Amino acid sequence: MSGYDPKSIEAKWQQVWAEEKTWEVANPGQPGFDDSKPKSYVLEMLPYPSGEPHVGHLKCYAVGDAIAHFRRRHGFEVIHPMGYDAFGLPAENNAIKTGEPPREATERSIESFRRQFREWGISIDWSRELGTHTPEYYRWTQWIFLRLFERGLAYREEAPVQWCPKDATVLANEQVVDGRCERCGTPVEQRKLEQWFFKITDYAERLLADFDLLESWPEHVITMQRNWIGRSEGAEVVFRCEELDLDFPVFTTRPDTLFGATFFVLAPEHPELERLVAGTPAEEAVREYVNRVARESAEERGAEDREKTGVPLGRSVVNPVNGEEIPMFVADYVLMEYGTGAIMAVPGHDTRDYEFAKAFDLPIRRVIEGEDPEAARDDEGLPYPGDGPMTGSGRFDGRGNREAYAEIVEWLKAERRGEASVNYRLRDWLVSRQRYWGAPIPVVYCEKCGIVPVPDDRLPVELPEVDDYAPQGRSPLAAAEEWVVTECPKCGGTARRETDTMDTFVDSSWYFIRYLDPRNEEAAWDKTAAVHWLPVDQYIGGVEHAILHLMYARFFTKALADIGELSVQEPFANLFAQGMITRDGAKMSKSKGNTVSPAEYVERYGADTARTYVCFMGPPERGGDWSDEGVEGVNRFLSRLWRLCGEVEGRDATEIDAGAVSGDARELLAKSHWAIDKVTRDFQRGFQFNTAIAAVMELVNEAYRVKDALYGGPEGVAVVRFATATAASLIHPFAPHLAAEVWERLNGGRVWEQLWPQADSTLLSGDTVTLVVQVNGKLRDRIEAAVDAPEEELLRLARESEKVGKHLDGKQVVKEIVVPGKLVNLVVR
RNA sequence: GCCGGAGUGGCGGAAUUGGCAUACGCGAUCGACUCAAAAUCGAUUGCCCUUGCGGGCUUGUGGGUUCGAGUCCCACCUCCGGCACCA
Repeated sequence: MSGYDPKSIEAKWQQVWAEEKTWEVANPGQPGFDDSKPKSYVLEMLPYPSGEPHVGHLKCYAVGDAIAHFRRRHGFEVIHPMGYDAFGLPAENNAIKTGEPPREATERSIESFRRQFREWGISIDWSRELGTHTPEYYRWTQWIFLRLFERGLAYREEAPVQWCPKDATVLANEQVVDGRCERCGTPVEQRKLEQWFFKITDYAERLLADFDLLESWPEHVITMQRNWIGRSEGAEVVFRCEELDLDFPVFTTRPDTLFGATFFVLAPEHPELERLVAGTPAEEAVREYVNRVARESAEERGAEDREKTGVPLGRSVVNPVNGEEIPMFVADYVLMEYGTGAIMAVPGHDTRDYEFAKAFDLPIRRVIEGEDPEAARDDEGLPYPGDGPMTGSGRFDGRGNREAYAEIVEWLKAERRGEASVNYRLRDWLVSRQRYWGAPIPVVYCEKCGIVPVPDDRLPVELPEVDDYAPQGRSPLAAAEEWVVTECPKCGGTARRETDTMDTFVDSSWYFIRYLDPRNEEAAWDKTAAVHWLPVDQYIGGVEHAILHLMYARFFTKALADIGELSVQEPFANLFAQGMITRDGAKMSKSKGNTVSPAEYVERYGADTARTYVCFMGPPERGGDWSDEGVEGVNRFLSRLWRLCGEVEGRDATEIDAGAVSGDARELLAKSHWAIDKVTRDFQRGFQFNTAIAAVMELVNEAYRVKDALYGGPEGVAVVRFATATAASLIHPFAPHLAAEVWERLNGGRVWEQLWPQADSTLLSGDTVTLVVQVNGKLRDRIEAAVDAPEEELLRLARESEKVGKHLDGKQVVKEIVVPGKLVNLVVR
């Protein structure tokens, strides 16, 4: 047996797994379905195929594969599929630049991903592979769109949208980061367009409530989603403009400050603005202001420390609680998208209103007393956002604002001037994209019938071929005139197809269901298969998808459950969010030139080394900095294991009689069982792979320490052999090829078919233990004692110690603490 | 500003229930093997004082609880991530 040669070992086992289709599993009712085993659905987020896989992919699939192997070896029937999120902008931008059709670049990239996943030895059920860009897949994406449309969950509306001038497309709110396009960084503009939306806001409450149904999700991911949904409780209060006979409802979380409202502000996009100022002296100034705001980017408008601007309307509304007339303004710090697009301004108790009042010299009124009674008398300490007794609020004076809150809301309701209300930050999901490389929206526009959904039996609406992928403010699909012009499914007349495509987040919101029945041509999935496999038991992916993808998939699952197509409310019972790998402390990027190519390391050290390294770098949920020396360290460890196998393979060994072994043999045997126990617990304790791998390293180190002595007799050889096979078995989830080879050589058979080893508890602890002796809490000596030695015995041993004695001299022991199995602490004075 | 997470050797990190701080890996130093180098194997490696024996100090800072604190409590500092004119 020669040196560790990962290339030949890995090729050998990859061939076995491919030929024997080792990782394929059958659905209920299909031949080969094993109903004796409990199921486990282990899933990593599907990759977006662009170029080659990077280290982030390696980490994600290495982590997921370790979990899949661990579950299989605990007797689970594990479904572990793979696919490609293949629609999207990069392939299309490449097409615009080079003229290469997006399909070709995408297919080439998929081929590269597929080949590398095989070279990494990831245990994938390839029979379930899918690509979201194939008509066989997006047919059903369109089918789901139609189901949502039927339920009123997909609707079309003219709306101000975020428009990226560079990509010439509309973006979802979620894809706008700091006022810029998430993809290309161009400042985003506002436009008004007819767009398709999904009514995710209908599900806001359930998306919040059903966090309770999840088994284990990282707390910070739940928090991020909760903040994103942004639930606020408050009241809707109606302010009336008598002159024009118009009611203006506002949403406020602070109805207790109603008496402090001294002015009233509308968003620049407010639909009633025109009516309020038409033909008045304010008209021109207001129009100018509104136009100026409209030209500004979201970034400019949302800028920090921005001065408050606005224009008075020359109109007033009446405050319902005290009948006071307060002046109206338009100002860009009020957003049309949130609440009602209008606010009551309470400068005494709201920072933004305060700044506006200062800028426009408006009255500021205190209606809640602060903690400092001195400050309560004048403007000092304002704006005051906290709680306290009410003041200047008529009959509510003196009451705590929190107590009076409900009463005020009740009073408003009785007066029909308002009611309790809940608002969400969450907006409906804008899914229209004026782009080519996506799933066409399955709708036609007929002059007679209006919006007509394409009937199910005419799906898929296939993407036509086009010559020019560059968008010009409309979808490139619009240029395919012979495709656009079609017949109305309802009346048979001439109709035009929708030329927008769907956001790719739609494709990835249901792929985990399609895996369960990927070749079904009659339905999106077989319900029996879905009932059997769902939910995903363990989902693994980057934390960058903590909000969007995960929330969209949750929304789809709930909507599909409501429609009767699914029987689960939550798609992912357990979520593991991996941290990002950096290089030299910085995020990897091609422009920085600090990328790490997994293929290069697989070529040089083998897939087992690359996989084990990314799991060893640190806790997988945290990020880590890539280190070439670290990779070599892991490679050294695997080589040591390999050499151990070679040494022990050719030597005669007996059976192990666990009761009879002693000395070094006993220690190595005990270390083996300690490692089994440690690795098992690290897996169960949130995938602490770095410490699990460290434990196997310790086992191999221990074997090296004692092996030469143990090679003297067949019993000793047997123990080294056992330790080596155990190390192989424990490292198998991370280094499956090497583990398979070592196991086959030493024990015969296949390591992945072995049940996970169980630690022999009698070997986990010896007859004696080492205890620490402290004097005043400081470590002074160690003593050996029988496991079951009584406390008096331990104290006697401690006092007898020479080293301890020095610290007791001339002092009085005032207290003795004995923790059996751990320590003795003598307190002296 | 709000909401999360984290601060431990030269570096990545470990410490499971309040009980041996620094496991494992990297790096470094020394030795064995070698004509030599690489590879490999072995030893040492938190800091300070000490020839040695030994002693003192140490988990971002300052307090506290406790026989005993990296771990619990209070106050603060720094870094990272998310959200942000959301009424």
